[in-house]
This record gives sequence, C-alpha cells and structure tokens, in this order.
Amino acid sequence: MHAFDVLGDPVRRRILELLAQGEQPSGAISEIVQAEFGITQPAVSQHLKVLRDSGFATVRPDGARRLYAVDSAPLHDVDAWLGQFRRFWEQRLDSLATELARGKRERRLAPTKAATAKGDRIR
Amino acid sequence: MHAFDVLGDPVRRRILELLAQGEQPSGAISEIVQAEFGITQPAVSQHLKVLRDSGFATVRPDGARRLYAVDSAPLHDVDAWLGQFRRFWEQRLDSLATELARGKRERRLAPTKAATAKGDRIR
DNA sequence: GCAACAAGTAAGCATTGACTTATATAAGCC
DNA sequence: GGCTTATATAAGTCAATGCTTACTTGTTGC
Repeated sequence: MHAFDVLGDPVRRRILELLAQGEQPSGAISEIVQAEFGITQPAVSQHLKVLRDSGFATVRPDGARRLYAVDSAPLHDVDAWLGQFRRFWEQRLDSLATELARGKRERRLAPTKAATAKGDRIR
Repeated sequence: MHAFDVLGDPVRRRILELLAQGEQPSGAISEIVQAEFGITQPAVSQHLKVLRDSGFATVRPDGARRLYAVDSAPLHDVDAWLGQFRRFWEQRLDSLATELARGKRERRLAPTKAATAKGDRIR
C-alpha cells in the first residue's frame, strides 16, 4: 500500500497525530479513536496493522501491552514528494512579502488613497 | 473527497507532477498518462475532474482545449499537516550532523581504530 | 492453574471508487 | 452545413478496503 493511501484514511491520520505526541499503548489510542469515530477495537487494531506494515509506526512489547511510536521515514518521503510543489506557495509568499514591503515604503513616504482604500491600516 | 484521498491515486499524482512543469492542455496530459498507465481518455478526464473538484487544479478554456494548472492551496494544507512530524526527521538530521562533525574532528586530531574499522574513509 | 485483561486475526458483508464502452457537447475547418 | 478534433459525462462492472462479530493468542495477578 502506497504511503498516500495510508494517509488517505482519517482514522490513520488521527492515530499518527496521537503518536506524534509520543509513544503510546494500543489501548490508549484505541480508546480515543473509538470514542471519536465510533468504531470497534478490532477496527483500530487493523488500522494499526496497516501503519506497521507500511512503516509509519513501530511497535515494542511492554508486558501485555504494545507501545506504538511514529516512524518518520515514510512521512519524510511524502514530504520529499511535496517538495516539487513547494516553490508554488513559497513564490506566493515572496511576492506577498514584496507587496507588503512596497506598501510599507509607500506609506512611509506618502500615504496614498489607493493604499488606504484597500483597507490597509497605517501603523 | 479529502486531500489525501486525492493524492492516494498514482495517476493523479502523476498528473500533478506533469502540471508542476507548467500549464498544459488536457490532451497532452492525457496522452502521456494513457501511455504510462494504459488507461483510456475518459479515465484521465475523470481524474482531472477530481483534481478540479478538490481544488488541486484549475482550468482555463483555450478554444476547444482546456488548459490545466496546479493550484497549490490544498498541497500547502497537506504540507502543513506534515509539519507536526517534521521535527522527527529534522532531529535525526541534526544528530547525524553532530555525529559527522564529531567523527571529522576525531579523525582530524588522531585517526582511531574504531573510526577506520567502521569503514569510514579518511579524506 | 485459571479468570481477567490486552491486543491481534478470521471471515463475511457493504460501500466506494477506478475503470470500461458509449454518448454528448462544443469548437475548428473546409 | 457537416466532418473532425478535443474534452467531458453517463451508465454499468469489478476489485479493494473498511467495517462488523466471533475467535485466538499471550500476559497478569490471585
């Protein structure tokens, strides 16, 4: 199963969010997810299996419990794939920054009608 | 359909990769994808519809053609979600950098048996 | 040892979604 | 106007997946 398919399920995303806060036993995860999504313990266990098999989570036995933790490797891969699109929003942020800088300079020199009409506040 | 579900499909990911290189007509995309995945034109058109409906792509008519382009907003959202895990691999990179620096320093001062035994080359 | 608990597996069912072929819409061209 | 090209939509099929209930496995504590 591809990394993006794994992340396609809201339950699995929620589990990863919980694990992002640190290692947790199956039971604690199950309890929260069952409450939030209204599904049974086996259903959660099946999702944990998917996360294990796809490398998103690691398990470590602790007596009768299983402690789950995030393995960031596949998430890193996803991040890398997104990399090829990052310039799109970074570019927009840059031009926004440029725009703001220009506006600020203009206001500093001589406040214009255009600048104030757009709803910009002069600080 | 959730952003991650959209990205779950390999055909849609490929289309986005193609669009990352710039605006392109449906036909050009279709041609490539059909060749690579062995699917029909309507199948590609349906994927384009999903990308449109979910906000990943925008369309603009050009005569009989439709020019598609990436809309980065949902990709940016996905990137933001990944943000909560970024520290996991950044932390690992930091410790790797530290480790390399330590190794380099040790080798510079006095090459040890341990360092060379691990297969490290002295440059 | 055995009851209780924690977690995973099995089997079956329902839904979703990605594909196909067939068809519709609309623009380009002679 | 009528043929061709470009793209989208409709309807139907099939496989994948996420759920359920039932059951198994392994650990704890008396």
